[in-house]
Amino acid sequence: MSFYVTTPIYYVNAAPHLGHAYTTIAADVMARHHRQRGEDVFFLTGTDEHGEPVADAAHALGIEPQALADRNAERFKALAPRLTATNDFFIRTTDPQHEAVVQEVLSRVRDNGYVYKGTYEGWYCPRCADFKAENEIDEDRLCPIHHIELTREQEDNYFFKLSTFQERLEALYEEHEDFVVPRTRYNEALSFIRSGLRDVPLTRHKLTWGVQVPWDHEHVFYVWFDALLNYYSALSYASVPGGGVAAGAVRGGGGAAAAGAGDAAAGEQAATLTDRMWPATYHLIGKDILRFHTVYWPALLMAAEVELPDHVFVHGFLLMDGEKMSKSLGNVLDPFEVIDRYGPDALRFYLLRDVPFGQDGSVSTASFELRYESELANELGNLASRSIAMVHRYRDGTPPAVALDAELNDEFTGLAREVEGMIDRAELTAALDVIWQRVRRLNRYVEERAPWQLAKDDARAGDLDQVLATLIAGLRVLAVLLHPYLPSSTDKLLDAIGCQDRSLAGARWDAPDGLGQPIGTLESLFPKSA
RNA sequence: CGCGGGGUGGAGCAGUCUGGUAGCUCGUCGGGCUCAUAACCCGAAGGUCGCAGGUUCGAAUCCUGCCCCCGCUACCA
Repeated sequence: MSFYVTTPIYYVNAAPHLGHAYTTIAADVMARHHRQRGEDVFFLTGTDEHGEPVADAAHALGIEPQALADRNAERFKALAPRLTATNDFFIRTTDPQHEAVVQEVLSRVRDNGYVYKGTYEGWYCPRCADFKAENEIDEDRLCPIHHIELTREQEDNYFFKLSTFQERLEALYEEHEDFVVPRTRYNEALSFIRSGLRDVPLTRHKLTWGVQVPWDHEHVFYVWFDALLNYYSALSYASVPGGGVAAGAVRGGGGAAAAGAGDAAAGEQAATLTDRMWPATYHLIGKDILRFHTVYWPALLMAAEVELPDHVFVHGFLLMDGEKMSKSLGNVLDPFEVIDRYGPDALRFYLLRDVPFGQDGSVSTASFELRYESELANELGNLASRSIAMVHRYRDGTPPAVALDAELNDEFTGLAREVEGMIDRAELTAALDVIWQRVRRLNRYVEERAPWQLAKDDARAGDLDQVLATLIAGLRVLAVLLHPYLPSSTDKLLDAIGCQDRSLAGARWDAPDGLGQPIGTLESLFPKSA
């Protein structure tokens, strides 16, 4: 069983911001969860470095585009570790190996008869030396950047026969109703397809900052075709941590030995990453790049005779007080500041908890602080703190190895399974919510049983044993399930209660881990003095 | 008639497909507890479910019309 998740490749024209962090965090949660299941996981992110805006920005700075790309790519590369994201590779579209794959695949598209030479006509800005998209021009036909008049110009370039794929795309959508998720995005994409597809330019003539077209060196590929192919090209040359591409390297223990082929591949370094991972399981994208991923991308793969990805998941925008975040408005929640002050877990939690994954949502420092205090510190942090303290206080640091309170069976036994199903559907907020209901349940359980009362009565020692064991077991289940969301703090918590197993097996309600052995102490997981 | 979403107590949302006492979190007010990061738990107040019609014993939920908000409408990524 393999699981391959991607973020978009981030455009190096601007600096990393909260939106980039959001997608990377979401992809990381999915990747970590699937690793907990013992699956063969690959998590890709990277940078998109070609195209006019980068060239422009570089020239404005008086440097070469590659120099600017090098500089900014480093900043994006540094983002993932700050978020404790565990990407397996970082692709750059200026990697020569990527460029070679782009040339190879798009040549095949041409050989298959889906490329022709045509003329593009549009509004052109002489200062930008490029055409402008219709939706970036207002009525007065001025360049949005230079505010000078645009002229009507033509350019000879190569076109991709997108229109040819109209019916095949409609069939794809009909047969795979979860190709695009959530449903509303599926509807949007399908309705765009049904409205009639036109052929689109595949190359640019007047630009030079891009991947050269192998059959006509005066052209470069239009950035999107170059960019989209990263998901496929990366697998052909990614270096996997631990060296080589040994198929068994990433496999967790306890594999159910389901796939005989997988086992065979593990023996020799037979299977390539592409064999193992393609097609991608999930492409995570923002809604702004919907069309490219839900229409162009599958059509391109069809044209190249490459298998299609399973799902494109479209998340929403993070809004600041209902407005789109923008630097010019100065309403940006800076991910780096949040991490410096509260740590990566707090940011990861907040974004996936407060904004329903798949919808637009507002973020603010006020709501961040509220979530941090009331949920991370008061509910989870304090639950861990009070539970562990009682074990020390009443049982000398060793949670009794006794049967758990049946009262909580229903709410904890099937929880892991429920979470798995939700994460399979990329319902990251919903999964977090069902877990959090159990965090609250445990706090209520403490009140119901009032261990401090039981402790006063020797005759009820057995009841107290059970309550303490139940609390530790509950914490273990929750910590394992929360591990993808809160990797650092759940590590601390699981270490404190003596649980080594981070796999989903550790989320079994009746697992014996953590009981009957001395536990450690735990500093505040989410200190409020921050 | 371009397409796709949305309008539910002060705020943010679920419920609408498969009509049947309007639910959750935050906030407000009151109470309880003392294991704990002054944390936790319980209770209460608060809603013409955008508007107007219709179907039905019964509509947030189905039908019709209207109003308002957001995104998309093809080469910035």
